Amino acid sequence: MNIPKVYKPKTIEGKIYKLWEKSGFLKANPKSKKKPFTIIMPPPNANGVLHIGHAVFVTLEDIMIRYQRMKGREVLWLPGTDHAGIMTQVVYEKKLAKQEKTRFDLGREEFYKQTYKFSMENKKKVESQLRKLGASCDWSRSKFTLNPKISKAVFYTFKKMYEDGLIYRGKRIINWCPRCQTALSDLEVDHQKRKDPLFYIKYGPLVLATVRPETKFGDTAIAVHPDDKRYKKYINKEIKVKTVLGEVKMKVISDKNIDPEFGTGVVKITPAHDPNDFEIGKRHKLEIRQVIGFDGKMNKKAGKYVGMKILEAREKIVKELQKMNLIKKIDSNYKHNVAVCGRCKATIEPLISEQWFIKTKKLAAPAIKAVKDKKIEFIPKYFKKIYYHWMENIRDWCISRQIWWGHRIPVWYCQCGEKIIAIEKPKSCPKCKNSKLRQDTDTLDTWFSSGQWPFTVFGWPKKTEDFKYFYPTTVLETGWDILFFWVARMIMFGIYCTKKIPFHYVYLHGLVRDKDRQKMSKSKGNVIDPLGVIDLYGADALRMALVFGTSPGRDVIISEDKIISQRKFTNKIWNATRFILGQIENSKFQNPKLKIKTENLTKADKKILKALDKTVRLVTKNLDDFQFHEAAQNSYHFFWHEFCDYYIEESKKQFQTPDIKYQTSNILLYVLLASLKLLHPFMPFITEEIYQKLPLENKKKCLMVEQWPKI
RNA sequence: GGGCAAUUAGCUCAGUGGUAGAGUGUCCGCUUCACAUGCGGAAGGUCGCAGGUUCAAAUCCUGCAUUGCCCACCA
Repeated sequence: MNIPKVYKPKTIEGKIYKLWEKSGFLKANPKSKKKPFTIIMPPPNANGVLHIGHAVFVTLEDIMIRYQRMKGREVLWLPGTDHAGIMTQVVYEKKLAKQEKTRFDLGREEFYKQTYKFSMENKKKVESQLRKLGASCDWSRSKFTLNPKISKAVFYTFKKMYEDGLIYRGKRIINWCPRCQTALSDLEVDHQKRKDPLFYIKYGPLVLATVRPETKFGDTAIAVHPDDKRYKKYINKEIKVKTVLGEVKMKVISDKNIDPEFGTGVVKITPAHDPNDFEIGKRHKLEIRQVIGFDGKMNKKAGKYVGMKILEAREKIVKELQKMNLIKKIDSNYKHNVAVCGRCKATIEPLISEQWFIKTKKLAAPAIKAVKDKKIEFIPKYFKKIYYHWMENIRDWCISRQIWWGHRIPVWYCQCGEKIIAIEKPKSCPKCKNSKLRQDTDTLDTWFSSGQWPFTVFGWPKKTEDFKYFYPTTVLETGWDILFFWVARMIMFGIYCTKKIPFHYVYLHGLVRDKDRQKMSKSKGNVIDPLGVIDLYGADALRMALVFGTSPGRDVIISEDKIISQRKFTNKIWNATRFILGQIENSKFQNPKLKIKTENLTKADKKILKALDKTVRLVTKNLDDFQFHEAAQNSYHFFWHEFCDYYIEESKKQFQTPDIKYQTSNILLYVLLASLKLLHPFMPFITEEIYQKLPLENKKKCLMVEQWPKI
């Protein structure tokens, strides 16, 4: 047999993947009598290429899937892609911008059509890349979050929640991104530490501190703490305030939310432009006066400052106030947190707007209970505490977005004032029979549909065969950074929609970082491209490097060196095989296990068989406990140091004695086969390729469906 | 302000009650017929600090220090 000296993954990986795909073993069978093991893949965004973070989840999930398949479970790993609302819209708009077009040139329908086509093309690309990583998922069930069937299920939920009083429409202060031109949920907002000047401005007889003098035209009261002795005499009185637009009268109110220690203990209340002030305004029934528009510019109410951008207006107003001697002092070292758009980092403008919201408290209660009752387990456990902390303080969720790409809100309005919530467009208004209905222009937050992914993929609300057999799913594996965005929402939706938890285990992995613990980013130039790495060193080396020395929940440290060291391991496996096959070339073996006798074993024979037993136990236990890094190291150590360094070397001596030649070959092959099985979940390509070469009788079509070694 | 976690070999990290581990790096020696993407050997840690529980603590408890992250409406 002529096997090359160096393992070349490139020549075999594509071929092996085709073998798996053609074998039909990737396809799950809901009629199976076996116990199901289901993972729904976190759908990658259908707007770009896979990055190293995707390689992490593919590796971890594929390890579980391949292990359970070999253990005899009916496995389903269901792939899909996400339409990724705002993100994809931004990506496609950038594409249009290159042709000097905007989405408005195309119109809503055409824009949607083109973005859909774009997403479908990307879906294909993403899926071919997942294959390169070795993902043994069921392509026949692949889904897309914006598929019309999925949409119907999403609308069904919307309607049900509306009818149950869990969804409402209201005018609230929301996070507005002036650049993305949409409302955002609280989760989509980041906070940046920033240094801004704090202006001490004279308001009649009082002085107050603010970083946003430009919102002063929206002030509808001045507030102090009720017990603040300095200002007691002003409470509930009106004071005259000189401003850049003339003199106004303003009421001084008291509210216990005012911190007397901050600034002068006096605050201007601008209910239209500050969430805190909005709440105070509600309590005191203050007028809401909006002075900044959705374009992030001053509006008519700002008088001569109309049309100016916020910072420009601020500068001009400050100058004018200084001229009028209304600024007492400026603290230029003031540090505070500023809300920015999680995606584009533009400063968030809190604005009053009519949006759709979900009442979350009622959904959160059973979701908390499910975890407390251990129906859902987190790996690692400490994420439970983080989950509780967030869930117990959950606030209402703004689900409407002012974008075109996504599930359009299934609500129609009639001139008569009737609001119709329906899964499909109604023919006419049930009240006045008017057929001219106008659909809500907003779309749903992408997480509203992702949150229902574990069951919408099975055709829910229909109780399909797949739904009945595969749901609830077994493990949900994803990065901890989307614990609130996604995992928490899936648990809430799952219980609400299906009355069942969506999964039993939540395994969370960390962020991928480089050798110096730096985040990977294009600007830092430290990005590791998984496809480039596969091209150079093979998918097995990449996968092994990603699990080696990485425990659950912790960041994944990866470097080219680490991948190279695992490529060396693939070569080691390859050459050990080369040696073994050379020794047994002329013999035909039965399933080797049957041939191993317990008598007449040499010391080395006994030692390696014992070590193998121990390794099988360890690897199995660690895989059962989600300790993939441990399992990987157990197999690695056994194969390299116990099998290669020790037993293969001993076997060379044993081959000098004719009596034990046959037995020695047999043990070599037996241990090799067992090792391939143990390593297969981690390094599927090379192990499968070697399996295909082994001279075994009763060989299965693929190592992928071989039986896991028995303890 | 509240919370979560980390601190172990030069570096990156495992280990979580019973004589300190891996990968990588360093040093020395090997063109030994599977593999130089290799083989053999060596050096290197009072497991952040201080208490406590225990026959026994890197491991459990308490406090402290340092670092990282998350949540939160301080103008």
